[in-house]
Amino acid sequence: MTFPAFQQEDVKSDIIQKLPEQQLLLFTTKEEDLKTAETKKPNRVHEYEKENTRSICLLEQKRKVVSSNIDVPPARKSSEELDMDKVTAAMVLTSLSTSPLVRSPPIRPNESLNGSWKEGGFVPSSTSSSGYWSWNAPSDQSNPSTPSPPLSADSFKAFRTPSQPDDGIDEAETSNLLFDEPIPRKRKNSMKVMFKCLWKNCGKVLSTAAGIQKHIRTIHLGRVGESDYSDGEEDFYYTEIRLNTDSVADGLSSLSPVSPSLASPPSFPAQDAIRPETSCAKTETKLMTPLSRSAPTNLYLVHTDHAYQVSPTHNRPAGSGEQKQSHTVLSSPPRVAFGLRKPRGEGKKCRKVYGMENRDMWCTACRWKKACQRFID
DNA sequence: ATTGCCGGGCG
DNA sequence: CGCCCGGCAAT
Repeated sequence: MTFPAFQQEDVKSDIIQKLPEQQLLLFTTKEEDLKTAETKKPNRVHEYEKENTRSICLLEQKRKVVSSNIDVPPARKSSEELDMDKVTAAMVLTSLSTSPLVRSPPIRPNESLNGSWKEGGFVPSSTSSSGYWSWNAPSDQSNPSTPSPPLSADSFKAFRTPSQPDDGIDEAETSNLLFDEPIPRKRKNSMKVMFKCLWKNCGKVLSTAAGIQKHIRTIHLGRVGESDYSDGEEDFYYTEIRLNTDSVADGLSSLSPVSPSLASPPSFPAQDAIRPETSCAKTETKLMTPLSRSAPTNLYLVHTDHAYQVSPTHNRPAGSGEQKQSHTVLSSPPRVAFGLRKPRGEGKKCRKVYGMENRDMWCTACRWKKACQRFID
Protein backbone atom coordinates (compact mmCIF):
# COMPACT_ATOMS: atom_id res chain seq x y z
CA MET A 1 0.00 0.00 0.00
CA THR A 2 2.01 2.85 -1.14
CA PHE A 3 0.74 6.12 -2.26
CA PRO A 4 2.41 7.68 -5.15
CA ALA A 5 2.96 11.27 -4.61
CA PHE A 6 1.01 12.32 -7.57
CA GLN A 7 -1.94 10.47 -6.34
CA GLN A 8 -2.02 12.43 -3.21
CA GLU A 9 -1.54 15.55 -5.12
CA ASP A 10 -4.43 14.54 -7.15
CA VAL A 11 -6.60 14.14 -4.17
CA LYS A 12 -5.54 17.43 -2.83
CA SER A 13 -6.37 19.28 -5.91
CA ASP A 14 -9.53 17.40 -6.20
CA ILE A 15 -10.56 18.56 -2.84
CA ILE A 16 -9.49 22.03 -3.48
CA GLN A 17 -11.66 22.14 -6.47
CA LYS A 18 -14.67 21.26 -4.51
CA LEU A 19 -14.08 23.82 -1.90
CA PRO A 20 -14.90 27.43 -1.82
CA GLU A 21 -12.39 29.86 -2.96
CA GLN A 22 -11.70 31.49 0.29
CA GLN A 23 -9.97 28.72 1.89
CA LEU A 24 -7.04 27.94 3.89
CA LEU A 25 -6.21 24.42 3.91
CA LEU A 26 -3.86 22.18 5.50
CA PHE A 27 -2.49 18.86 5.08
CA THR A 28 -1.40 16.47 7.66
CA THR A 29 -0.99 12.81 7.95
CA LYS A 30 -1.55 12.43 11.61
CA GLU A 31 -4.71 11.05 12.87
CA GLU A 32 -4.55 13.03 16.00
CA ASP A 33 -4.55 16.08 13.88
CA LEU A 34 -7.70 14.95 12.35
CA LYS A 35 -9.12 14.38 15.70
CA THR A 36 -8.24 17.83 16.71
CA ALA A 37 -9.81 19.13 13.62
CA GLU A 38 -12.92 17.32 14.33
CA THR A 39 -12.99 18.45 17.86
CA LYS A 40 -12.85 22.00 16.80
CA LYS A 41 -15.76 21.82 14.52
CA PRO A 42 -17.37 18.50 14.77
CA ASN A 43 -20.25 19.41 12.62
CA ARG A 44 -18.38 20.86 9.82
CA VAL A 45 -16.20 18.09 8.86
CA HIS A 46 -16.32 16.58 5.52
CA GLU A 47 -14.72 13.48 4.51
CA TYR A 48 -13.27 12.76 1.28
CA GLU A 49 -12.10 9.47 0.10
CA LYS A 50 -10.41 8.29 -2.90
CA GLU A 51 -8.62 5.11 -3.49
CA ASN A 52 -6.56 4.56 -0.48
CA THR A 53 -6.25 8.08 0.44
CA ARG A 54 -8.58 9.67 2.80
CA SER A 55 -8.96 13.21 3.70
CA ILE A 56 -10.94 15.43 5.80
CA CYS A 57 -12.02 18.85 5.10
CA LEU A 58 -12.77 20.96 7.98
CA LEU A 59 -14.66 24.08 7.53
CA GLU A 60 -14.28 26.94 9.81
CA GLN A 61 -16.58 29.80 10.13
CA LYS A 62 -14.22 32.58 9.91
CA ARG A 63 -11.29 33.17 7.76
CA LYS A 64 -8.46 32.18 9.90
CA VAL A 65 -5.37 30.31 9.53
CA VAL A 66 -5.80 27.28 11.55
CA SER A 67 -2.55 25.63 11.42
CA SER A 68 0.57 25.33 9.51
CA ASN A 69 0.73 24.20 6.06
CA ILE A 70 1.78 20.70 5.91
CA ASP A 71 2.57 18.86 2.85
CA VAL A 72 2.07 15.26 2.22
CA PRO A 73 5.07 13.22 2.91
CA PRO A 74 6.89 11.82 -0.02
CA ALA A 75 5.34 8.71 -1.27
CA ARG A 76 8.02 6.22 -0.82
CA LYS A 77 9.98 6.48 2.27
CA SER A 78 11.52 3.50 3.82
CA SER A 79 9.70 0.30 4.48
CA GLU A 80 8.47 1.52 7.78
CA GLU A 81 5.76 2.94 5.74
CA LEU A 82 3.97 -0.30 6.11
CA ASP A 83 2.34 0.46 9.37
CA MET A 84 0.84 3.44 7.81
CA ASP A 85 -1.62 1.49 5.87
CA LYS A 86 -3.69 4.45 5.24
CA VAL A 87 -2.76 7.92 4.60
CA THR A 88 -4.99 10.33 6.24
CA ALA A 89 -4.93 13.78 5.12
CA ALA A 90 -6.68 16.50 6.89
CA MET A 91 -7.39 19.65 5.30
CA VAL A 92 -8.51 22.41 7.45
CA LEU A 93 -9.80 25.32 5.76
CA THR A 94 -11.51 28.41 6.43
CA SER A 95 -14.06 30.15 4.53
CA LEU A 96 -16.11 33.19 4.57
CA SER A 97 -18.86 33.27 7.02
CA THR A 98 -21.56 31.76 4.98
CA SER A 99 -19.85 29.09 3.13
CA PRO A 100 -21.70 25.94 3.25
CA LEU A 101 -20.50 26.09 -0.26
CA VAL A 102 -19.39 22.59 0.09
CA ARG A 103 -22.84 21.42 -0.09
CA SER A 104 -22.26 17.88 -0.97
CA PRO A 105 -19.48 16.35 0.92
CA PRO A 106 -17.25 15.23 -1.85
CA ILE A 107 -17.38 11.58 -1.30
CA ARG A 108 -16.98 8.87 -3.75
CA PRO A 109 -20.17 6.95 -4.04
CA ASN A 110 -18.95 3.47 -3.61
CA GLU A 111 -17.20 3.98 -0.36
CA SER A 112 -18.78 2.34 2.55
CA LEU A 113 -16.58 3.10 5.45
CA ASN A 114 -16.79 6.80 5.50
CA GLY A 115 -19.34 6.80 8.20
CA SER A 116 -17.84 4.20 10.36
CA TRP A 117 -14.46 5.66 10.12
CA LYS A 118 -15.59 8.96 11.37
CA GLU A 119 -17.53 7.66 14.24
CA GLY A 120 -15.41 4.79 15.25
CA GLY A 121 -12.06 6.26 14.79
CA PHE A 122 -12.70 9.75 15.79
CA VAL A 123 -14.76 10.28 18.78
CA PRO A 124 -14.52 13.94 19.28
CA SER A 125 -12.71 14.34 22.48
CA SER A 126 -13.27 17.47 24.33
CA THR A 127 -9.75 17.75 25.48
CA SER A 128 -8.56 20.04 22.87
CA SER A 129 -5.21 20.12 24.46
CA SER A 130 -4.71 16.48 23.82
CA GLY A 131 -3.82 17.07 20.31
CA TYR A 132 -2.25 19.92 18.65
CA TRP A 133 -1.60 20.50 15.10
CA SER A 134 1.72 19.13 14.53
CA TRP A 135 4.21 19.01 11.88
CA ASN A 136 4.73 15.58 10.67
CA ALA A 137 7.95 15.90 8.88
CA PRO A 138 9.18 12.89 7.10
CA SER A 139 11.76 11.46 9.32
CA ASP A 140 14.09 10.43 6.65
CA GLN A 141 16.09 13.02 4.90
CA SER A 142 16.63 10.87 1.93
CA ASN A 143 14.15 12.63 -0.16
CA PRO A 144 15.60 15.78 -1.51
CA SER A 145 12.28 17.34 -2.12
CA THR A 146 11.29 17.52 1.43
CA PRO A 147 8.37 19.77 1.92
CA SER A 148 8.32 22.58 4.38
CA PRO A 149 9.75 25.54 2.70
CA PRO A 150 9.86 28.65 4.74
CA LEU A 151 6.61 29.64 3.31
CA SER A 152 4.61 26.70 4.29
CA ALA A 153 6.12 26.56 7.67
CA ASP A 154 5.80 30.19 8.28
CA SER A 155 2.40 30.83 7.02
CA PHE A 156 1.15 29.10 10.02
CA LYS A 157 -0.95 30.69 12.60
CA ALA A 158 -2.32 29.41 15.78
CA PHE A 159 -5.81 28.21 15.78
CA ARG A 160 -8.29 30.38 17.40
CA THR A 161 -11.94 30.23 17.56
CA PRO A 162 -13.58 33.23 16.10
CA SER A 163 -15.34 34.08 19.25
CA GLN A 164 -12.90 32.87 21.76
CA PRO A 165 -9.41 33.92 20.98
CA ASP A 166 -7.98 31.52 23.41
CA ASP A 167 -8.85 27.93 23.34
CA GLY A 168 -5.92 26.69 25.24
CA ILE A 169 -3.29 27.12 22.71
CA ASP A 170 -1.57 30.33 22.26
CA GLU A 171 0.53 31.26 19.41
CA ALA A 172 3.94 31.01 20.81
CA GLU A 173 3.21 27.77 22.44
CA THR A 174 1.78 26.26 19.40
CA SER A 175 4.47 27.35 17.16
CA ASN A 176 6.79 25.34 19.20
CA LEU A 177 4.61 22.37 19.56
CA LEU A 178 4.01 22.53 15.98
CA PHE A 179 7.32 21.10 15.18
CA ASP A 180 7.07 18.12 17.34
CA GLU A 181 10.29 17.02 15.96
CA PRO A 182 13.10 18.32 18.08
CA ILE A 183 13.62 21.55 16.40
CA PRO A 184 17.20 21.62 15.40
CA ARG A 185 16.23 24.99 14.41
CA LYS A 186 18.48 26.65 16.84
CA ARG A 187 19.79 28.42 13.87
CA LYS A 188 23.24 29.51 14.68
CA ASN A 189 22.90 32.95 16.04
CA SER A 190 21.60 35.41 13.58
CA MET A 191 18.16 34.33 12.77
CA LYS A 192 15.66 37.05 12.79
CA VAL A 193 11.95 36.74 12.57
CA MET A 194 10.17 39.27 10.56
CA PHE A 195 6.65 39.70 9.41
CA LYS A 196 5.82 40.32 5.89
CA CYS A 197 2.71 41.79 4.48
CA LEU A 198 1.19 39.65 1.84
CA TRP A 199 -1.05 42.23 0.45
CA LYS A 200 -0.63 42.46 -3.20
CA ASN A 201 2.01 44.84 -4.30
CA CYS A 202 2.90 45.64 -0.76
CA GLY A 203 5.29 43.22 0.76
CA LYS A 204 6.11 45.42 3.65
CA VAL A 205 8.25 43.78 6.22
CA LEU A 206 8.12 44.65 9.85
CA SER A 207 9.76 43.18 12.82
CA THR A 208 6.79 42.73 15.05
CA ALA A 209 3.56 40.97 14.60
CA ALA A 210 1.75 43.81 16.17
CA GLY A 211 3.39 46.15 13.78
CA ILE A 212 2.41 44.27 10.74
CA GLN A 213 -1.05 43.81 12.02
CA LYS A 214 -1.45 47.44 12.52
CA HIS A 215 -0.01 48.10 9.14
CA ILE A 216 -2.49 45.81 7.52
CA ARG A 217 -5.33 47.06 9.55
CA THR A 218 -4.80 50.67 8.78
CA ILE A 219 -3.28 50.61 5.37
CA HIS A 220 -5.06 47.76 3.74
CA LEU A 221 -8.15 47.14 5.68
CA GLY A 222 -8.76 50.77 6.08
CA ARG A 223 -9.67 50.51 9.70
CA VAL A 224 -8.39 53.74 10.88
CA GLY A 225 -10.32 54.63 13.92
CA GLU A 226 -10.12 51.27 15.52
CA SER A 227 -6.45 50.94 14.98
CA ASP A 228 -5.91 48.90 18.04
CA TYR A 229 -8.82 46.61 17.76
CA SER A 230 -8.02 43.42 16.07
CA ASP A 231 -10.48 40.82 15.06
CA GLY A 232 -7.67 38.73 13.83
CA GLU A 233 -8.37 39.27 10.24
CA GLU A 234 -4.95 40.69 9.72
CA ASP A 235 -3.50 37.36 10.44
CA PHE A 236 -4.55 36.51 7.06
CA TYR A 237 -2.53 38.97 5.26
CA TYR A 238 0.88 38.54 6.61
CA THR A 239 3.33 35.83 7.06
CA GLU A 240 6.27 35.19 9.19
CA ILE A 241 9.66 35.01 7.70
CA ARG A 242 13.05 34.22 9.08
CA LEU A 243 16.14 35.67 7.75
CA ASN A 244 19.76 35.71 8.40
CA THR A 245 20.78 39.03 9.62
CA ASP A 246 24.06 38.84 7.88
CA SER A 247 22.45 38.44 4.56
CA VAL A 248 19.82 40.99 4.94
CA ALA A 249 20.16 42.29 1.48
CA ASP A 250 19.69 38.86 0.20
CA GLY A 251 16.72 38.22 2.30
CA LEU A 252 15.06 41.41 1.43
CA SER A 253 15.67 41.04 -2.20
CA SER A 254 14.00 37.74 -2.13
CA LEU A 255 10.95 39.29 -0.70
CA SER A 256 10.73 41.95 -3.19
CA PRO A 257 7.73 44.17 -2.84
CA VAL A 258 6.27 42.32 -5.68
CA SER A 259 3.13 40.48 -5.08
CA PRO A 260 3.79 37.35 -3.18
CA SER A 261 0.90 35.76 -4.80
CA LEU A 262 0.79 33.98 -8.02
CA ALA A 263 -0.08 37.14 -9.75
CA SER A 264 2.18 36.81 -12.64
CA PRO A 265 2.48 39.49 -15.17
CA PRO A 266 0.08 38.40 -17.80
CA SER A 267 2.49 39.23 -20.51
CA PHE A 268 5.09 36.79 -19.33
CA PRO A 269 4.23 33.23 -19.96
CA ALA A 270 6.93 32.15 -17.61
CA GLN A 271 5.20 31.45 -14.39
CA ASP A 272 8.43 30.44 -12.80
CA ALA A 273 8.66 33.77 -11.17
CA ILE A 274 7.93 31.95 -8.01
CA ARG A 275 11.27 31.04 -6.70
CA PRO A 276 11.97 27.41 -6.09
CA GLU A 277 12.07 27.63 -2.36
CA THR A 278 8.60 28.94 -2.42
CA SER A 279 7.14 26.47 -4.71
CA CYS A 280 9.07 23.55 -3.49
CA ALA A 281 7.28 20.78 -1.78
CA LYS A 282 6.52 19.74 -5.22
CA THR A 283 7.49 16.22 -4.51
CA GLU A 284 9.14 14.59 -7.37
CA THR A 285 6.20 14.85 -9.58
CA LYS A 286 6.90 15.44 -13.15
CA LEU A 287 3.70 13.95 -14.26
CA MET A 288 1.37 16.21 -12.50
CA THR A 289 -1.94 16.38 -14.09
CA PRO A 290 -3.19 19.78 -14.97
CA LEU A 291 -5.52 19.18 -12.16
CA SER A 292 -3.01 18.49 -9.55
CA ARG A 293 -0.95 21.32 -10.68
CA SER A 294 -3.33 23.66 -9.11
CA ALA A 295 -3.00 22.03 -5.82
CA PRO A 296 0.33 23.30 -4.65
CA THR A 297 -0.49 26.70 -5.85
CA ASN A 298 -3.55 26.89 -3.80
CA LEU A 299 -1.92 25.27 -0.95
CA TYR A 300 0.82 27.68 -0.54
CA LEU A 301 -0.81 30.78 -1.64
CA VAL A 302 -4.09 30.59 -0.03
CA HIS A 303 -2.96 33.40 2.05
CA THR A 304 -3.35 35.91 -0.65
CA ASP A 305 -5.67 33.94 -2.67
CA HIS A 306 -8.54 34.32 -0.41
CA ALA A 307 -7.41 37.60 0.82
CA TYR A 308 -10.42 39.59 0.25
CA GLN A 309 -9.10 42.98 0.12
CA VAL A 310 -11.16 45.87 1.10
CA SER A 311 -8.80 48.35 -0.22
CA PRO A 312 -10.07 51.80 0.43
CA THR A 313 -11.30 53.35 -2.71
CA HIS A 314 -8.84 56.12 -2.81
CA ASN A 315 -5.99 53.76 -3.13
CA ARG A 316 -6.24 53.49 -6.80
CA PRO A 317 -8.92 55.09 -8.84
CA ALA A 318 -8.73 52.20 -11.24
CA GLY A 319 -7.28 52.21 -14.64
CA SER A 320 -3.74 53.41 -14.79
CA GLY A 321 -3.51 55.60 -11.80
CA GLU A 322 -0.15 54.26 -10.89
CA GLN A 323 2.19 57.07 -11.72
CA LYS A 324 0.45 60.34 -11.79
CA GLN A 325 3.46 62.53 -11.98
CA SER A 326 5.34 60.98 -14.79
CA HIS A 327 6.89 63.87 -16.60
CA THR A 328 5.04 64.31 -19.80
CA VAL A 329 7.76 63.55 -22.25
CA LEU A 330 9.10 60.11 -22.78
CA SER A 331 6.13 58.85 -20.99
CA SER A 332 5.65 55.97 -23.29
CA PRO A 333 4.07 53.54 -20.96
CA PRO A 334 6.36 50.64 -20.28
CA ARG A 335 3.33 48.54 -20.81
CA VAL A 336 3.03 46.31 -23.72
CA ALA A 337 3.04 48.73 -26.52
CA PHE A 338 -0.15 48.01 -28.35
CA GLY A 339 -2.27 46.55 -25.70
CA LEU A 340 -5.11 48.82 -26.40
CA ARG A 341 -7.03 46.82 -23.97
CA LYS A 342 -5.66 45.74 -20.72
CA PRO A 343 -4.86 42.01 -20.87
CA ARG A 344 -7.82 41.29 -18.74
CA GLY A 345 -6.68 40.50 -15.32
CA GLU A 346 -6.27 36.98 -14.32
CA GLY A 347 -7.53 35.94 -10.97
CA LYS A 348 -10.99 35.93 -9.70
CA LYS A 349 -12.85 39.03 -9.12
CA CYS A 350 -15.73 39.81 -6.89
CA ARG A 351 -18.22 38.45 -9.27
CA LYS A 352 -16.65 35.09 -9.44
CA VAL A 353 -15.73 35.00 -5.84
CA TYR A 354 -18.97 36.01 -4.30
CA GLY A 355 -21.27 35.09 -7.07
CA MET A 356 -24.08 36.89 -8.68
CA GLU A 357 -26.36 36.24 -5.79
CA ASN A 358 -24.15 38.08 -3.38
CA ARG A 359 -23.75 41.08 -5.45
CA ASP A 360 -23.87 43.32 -2.48
CA MET A 361 -20.65 41.86 -1.29
CA TRP A 362 -18.78 42.96 -4.33
CA CYS A 363 -16.62 45.95 -4.28
CA THR A 364 -18.23 48.99 -5.68
CA ALA A 365 -16.21 48.96 -8.81
CA CYS A 366 -17.37 45.51 -9.60
CA ARG A 367 -20.88 46.44 -8.90
CA TRP A 368 -20.57 49.17 -11.40
CA LYS A 369 -18.91 46.92 -13.87
CA LYS A 370 -15.70 48.73 -13.53
CA ALA A 371 -12.27 47.35 -12.93
CA CYS A 372 -12.24 45.49 -9.69
CA GLN A 373 -10.56 47.25 -6.87
CA ARG A 374 -10.57 44.51 -4.39
CA PHE A 375 -8.74 41.88 -6.29
CA ILE A 376 -6.29 43.81 -8.22
CA ASP A 377 -4.01 42.09 -10.60
C1' DA B 1 -21.61 30.69 -22.30
C1' DT B 2 -19.30 33.37 -18.89
C1' DT B 3 -16.61 37.02 -17.03
C1' DG B 4 -14.04 41.51 -16.71
C1' DC B 5 -14.61 46.09 -17.64
C1' DC B 6 -14.58 50.24 -21.01
C1' DG B 7 -17.32 53.72 -22.58
C1' DG B 8 -21.09 56.10 -22.05
C1' DG B 9 -25.70 57.38 -20.32
C1' DC B 10 -28.77 59.11 -16.68
C1' DG B 11 -29.99 61.53 -12.39
C1' DC C 1 -20.05 63.01 -8.98
C1' DG C 2 -22.60 58.11 -7.88
C1' DC C 3 -24.78 54.63 -10.17
C1' DC C 4 -26.03 51.59 -13.78
C1' DC C 5 -25.63 48.98 -18.07
C1' DG C 6 -24.72 47.95 -23.33
C1' DG C 7 -21.58 45.70 -25.43
C1' DC C 8 -17.09 43.99 -26.51
C1' DA C 9 -13.04 41.09 -25.70
C1' DA C 10 -10.99 37.46 -23.43
C1' DT C 11 -11.65 33.29 -21.63
